[in-house]
Amino acid sequence: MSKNAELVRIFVSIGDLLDLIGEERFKPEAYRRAARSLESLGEDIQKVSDRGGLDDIPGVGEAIAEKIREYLGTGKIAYYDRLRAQVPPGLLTLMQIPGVGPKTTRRFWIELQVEEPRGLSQAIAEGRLTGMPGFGPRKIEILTEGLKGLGAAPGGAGERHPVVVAWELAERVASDLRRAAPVKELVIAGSLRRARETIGDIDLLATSSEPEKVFDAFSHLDGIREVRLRGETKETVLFDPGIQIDLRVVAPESYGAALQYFTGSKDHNIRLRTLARDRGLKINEYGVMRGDTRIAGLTEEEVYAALDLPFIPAEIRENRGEIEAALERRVPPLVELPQVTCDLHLHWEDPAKELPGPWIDAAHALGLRHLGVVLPESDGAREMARGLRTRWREADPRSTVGLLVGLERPEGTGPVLPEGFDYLALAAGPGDPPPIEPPGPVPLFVGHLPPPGQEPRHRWIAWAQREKVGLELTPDPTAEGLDSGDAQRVVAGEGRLFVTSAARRPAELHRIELAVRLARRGWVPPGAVGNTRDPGTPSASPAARRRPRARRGRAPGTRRS
DNA sequence: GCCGTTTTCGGCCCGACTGTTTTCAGTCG
Repeated sequence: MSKNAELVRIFVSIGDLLDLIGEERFKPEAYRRAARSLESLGEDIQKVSDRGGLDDIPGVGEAIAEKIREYLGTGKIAYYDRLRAQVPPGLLTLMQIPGVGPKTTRRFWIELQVEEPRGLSQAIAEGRLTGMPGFGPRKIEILTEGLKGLGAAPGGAGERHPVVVAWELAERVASDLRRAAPVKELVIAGSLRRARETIGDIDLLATSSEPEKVFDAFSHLDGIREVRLRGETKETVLFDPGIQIDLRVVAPESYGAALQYFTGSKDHNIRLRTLARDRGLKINEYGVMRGDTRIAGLTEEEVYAALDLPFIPAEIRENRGEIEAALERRVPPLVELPQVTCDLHLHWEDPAKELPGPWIDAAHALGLRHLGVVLPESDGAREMARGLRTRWREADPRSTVGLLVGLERPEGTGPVLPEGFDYLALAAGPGDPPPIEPPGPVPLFVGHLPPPGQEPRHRWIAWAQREKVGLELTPDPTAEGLDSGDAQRVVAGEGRLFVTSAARRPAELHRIELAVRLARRGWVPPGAVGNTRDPGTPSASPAARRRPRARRGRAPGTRRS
């Protein structure tokens, strides 16, 4: 586990422990807020500490910064150890039961001397909960069920899913529900709209004048495993394969306020509501209120405008400086899908059999003018590239979508482009980057980066930045490209990146939209994205493409100082 | 414990849902 993740775990634990010993509620919340901040930090906490940046992290003040430094220096936090010594560890497990929070757990501990799950089971069996104020038959039933589910619960709370999995499920469910229910708007909200790299649960927002009918339809969609909760404005269900979806339905006039609220993040909203209150306003999911008068709520733009703020793109709403930037009118323009002209990372599983037609159609639908198929280096790769071009011309005689063929070379072979290919796709690896010069204007990107938090990853990213080699940003987790935090640093260092779908089938080409959202999450402007320009422009002349200059005076494999 | 476009002290977002209650506490997001 990375140091960031370990600190998140510790601060969440400290929050729980403080709740259990009965500390006033704002202190535990402060530790949780700090944990949330670290979770979305996107940079190695050691690096932040080394450059003296801990104080800049929202929710980290003097005391918590000192505890972070203590952890980085010694691997321990004495305060945390002292708290743990005061509280039986089994109580933290009890608090994981759905519907059981700190207050309830504390009552088990103080009133029943129960310190762990087995003790609670026993207390229930002996009837010791019966007659306790607040514990009716239904509550005891829920506790019994919750105790059973305490072990490894697949699909349970806390499990996170890769954003691409959640996004494709959400799109499918949304499209099913649009057909099945009387909804006016139906959109994805929550952390999925913010394009977090991993998703806990999916939030959908609908507007309708007949919420009952919407919930009825939602309850009967394909793929539903269980309806967990249903009220007048929201319903929570568990979908296959174990992803929870929350659907909220509001009246059309509240669409903007509700979308703003349900998109989050929590800390962004708290900042916004605090700002509102300072100005004599109140924000909730139904609108912006001045006294009893609703002054905004139809659109998100209206909500921000009511606070004298420009619109803040969903992907950067993390309370990581976006509100300050908005107050000072310096939120940069972020890259948008229509600006992207090509996708340079397609896998064509079986070029001998598969037809180009569906790829061309998918490219049209997304407004892409070029598609780049990446072939792994092999003896037959050049022949395969030639065959691809011929069949592409036959399928698209008017050349509405251009075909580019890239060659993927394994780590360490260096960016020398053989005849018959348009660009190189260089795979990174556990070792060091190649000590050679990239071939001029030829697009080139690096996938398969070493895992986050490991030093070789930083070396590859630094190398690419220095050499102006484009780095790949894709939602496909198997491609091991940049994440949005990397992207933000790459752009800050004036590096360049490429958004790609890494699609294996035409139906996956739309993942480039998700790649764009991830880039936006990293505050990436259009100018920093290599494939917002057309690669077929004369700047990449055939000569430049075929004859990269090799760097002299250094043998392959030599390290750069 | 954090934080400041009234503040270095005195506040700390806001509402839905549930179970157990005759008006609310706890939990959750």
